Amino acid sequence: MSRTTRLLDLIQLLRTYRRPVSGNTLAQRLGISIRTLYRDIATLQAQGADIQGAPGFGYVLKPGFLMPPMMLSEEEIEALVLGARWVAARTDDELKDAARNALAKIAAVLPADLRRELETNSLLVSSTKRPIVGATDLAAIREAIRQGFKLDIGYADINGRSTNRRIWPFALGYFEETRVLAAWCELREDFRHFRAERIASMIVTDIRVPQTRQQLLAEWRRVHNVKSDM
Amino acid sequence: MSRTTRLLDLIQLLRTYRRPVSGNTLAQRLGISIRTLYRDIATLQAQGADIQGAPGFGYVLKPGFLMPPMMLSEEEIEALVLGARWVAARTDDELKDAARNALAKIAAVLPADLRRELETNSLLVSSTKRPIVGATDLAAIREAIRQGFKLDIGYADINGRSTNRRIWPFALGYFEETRVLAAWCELREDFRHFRAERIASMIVTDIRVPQTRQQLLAEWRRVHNVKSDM
DNA sequence: AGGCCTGCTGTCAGTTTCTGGCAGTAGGAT
DNA sequence: ATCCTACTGCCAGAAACTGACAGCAGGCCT
Repeated sequence: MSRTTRLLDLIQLLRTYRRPVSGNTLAQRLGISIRTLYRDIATLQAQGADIQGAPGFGYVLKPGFLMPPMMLSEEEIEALVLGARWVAARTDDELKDAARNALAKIAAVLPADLRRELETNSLLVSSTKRPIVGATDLAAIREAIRQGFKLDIGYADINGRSTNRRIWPFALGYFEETRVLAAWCELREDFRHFRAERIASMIVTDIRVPQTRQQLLAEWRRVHNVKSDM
Repeated sequence: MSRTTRLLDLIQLLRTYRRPVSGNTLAQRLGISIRTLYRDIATLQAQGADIQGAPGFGYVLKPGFLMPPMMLSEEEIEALVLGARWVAARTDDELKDAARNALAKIAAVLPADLRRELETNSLLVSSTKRPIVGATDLAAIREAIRQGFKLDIGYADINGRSTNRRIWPFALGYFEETRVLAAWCELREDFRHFRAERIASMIVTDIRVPQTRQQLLAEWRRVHNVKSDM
């Protein structure tokens, strides 16, 4: 096994631990000495991995992923950059920050001529008109989907009447003018789509959705016969 | 100098040559032996670099860039993926392919659990309603901008009258409903914005724009007092 | 304070990988 | 055929890596 492969394996292994893990455990899992493990940790940290460690405590990896060397064409970079610009211009603040950070990281490793191209890129995204989402906290929705928690929402239907719903959210649809939450609705006992601007109130419960997001998504797709891009 | 650094330097060096360059020249530029140069070429090819070489001919690198190891958070990956989905759903075919290829490359290096997350991502982009661009070839526009060639267009104004314009394109704006080309117009001797769906005809000339894209963009921004995201 | 559990760094002998030089093969263009 | 070039295997020497060891240090608990 090459060292490069082993570094990748170490970072993936670290990702599986939710609690601090000792260097000894990691070394045994990888079949290397503790001294080499210390060296590998130092190398990964030098490559930007946010790994915390303290005596008597163990190692914790801040969530992330190490992208190995990858060859991208200039158009692929352009597509990623344009897409990140769109995310930065037209989604919630959390995703906006993530997109900006990703762009900054990419820019930091580009050679000077490509970086200049990036900074003076000819593909611009309009941010003057924002989609209508009301007061809905989209980041909280994304987090609830990711964690698998039910939401309690007050929802105004097309006639303005408000109902309380307990829903199992599993996907967020990005349309030009709005954002649509796809969820299983306990009140209606069926899949429903909720426009963000009509969500009058929302509480993230600590009740777990009984199915995985993937199961809900697959069933919803089967029922709606929709393609993978919605 | 570590080997990793040298591989990066080699690929950047290759990018500066527009014609085939001999292995000997590359080796001398990098201060390594020809034998090591061959090994490095083989390693880069194994990493996905599209480097063509033939006896008596030299090396040519198909345009691209080698991203070095990079640590990305899960949200940064999510932002890039969502953005790439948007590009794939709502831009021209060429960018669409580029976005898809980039996604495929990212997916190929993700560990199984993250790849599954990517494939069942909860953030979906609608592609049911396309922006109105008429018959305009956006990829050709992007290429003309990149290469710095003037365009001859037939343009219908807001009253339906058509005029012929010779323009210096420098940016393409992505709005929800349309695409807007920002260019210097020789007829009006000023900056103008052209909506894609009103471009009745377009010919890419072989006449070079006398200013760089960056100069035009900077001046346009100064005149319009617009921010970097349009 | 001491003990336990842990992370960290330097050193050095042994191991592994890399490099350069050389020899030989091969291809494209003239 | 000649010239210019890419390619691969081999091998001695150089460079990098590994594991074992020693010593230092910190957090927590008794």
